Amino acid sequence: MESDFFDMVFQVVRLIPKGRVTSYGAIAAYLGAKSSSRLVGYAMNNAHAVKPKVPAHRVVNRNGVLTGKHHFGTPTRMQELLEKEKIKIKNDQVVDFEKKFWDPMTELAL
DNA sequence: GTAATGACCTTGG
DNA sequence: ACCAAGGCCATTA
Repeated sequence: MESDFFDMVFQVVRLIPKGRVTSYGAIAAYLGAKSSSRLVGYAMNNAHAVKPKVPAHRVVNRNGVLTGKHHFGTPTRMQELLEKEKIKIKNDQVVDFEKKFWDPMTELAL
């Protein structure tokens, strides 16, 4: 019953390589709905409700801040997962975010 | 059907 | 440079 937008977001997020992160705006822009950046975050709300599960922990805001870490059940779950991906987190913020940033538009180059 | 909310981003003061 | 407000689209109440 999920809208196509949700599915598209899940697809892109699932394509995020290990040890990489992206932003909601980037996904929204890739889908051609840069104005609907909020919907991307909203879609992540259902990320745990779809199959297979979507690595929403690899998705952060434009500042590289783990804004949705509170939605993982535990406020430290997202950071733990990111650290597992060799991604360093400093003050709820991704270190070298620009280097770890994975842009679907550039990588997938649709 | 109307109103409010949201894991955001952009622009104005 | 910093702080505040608006916009955008879908879901939920």
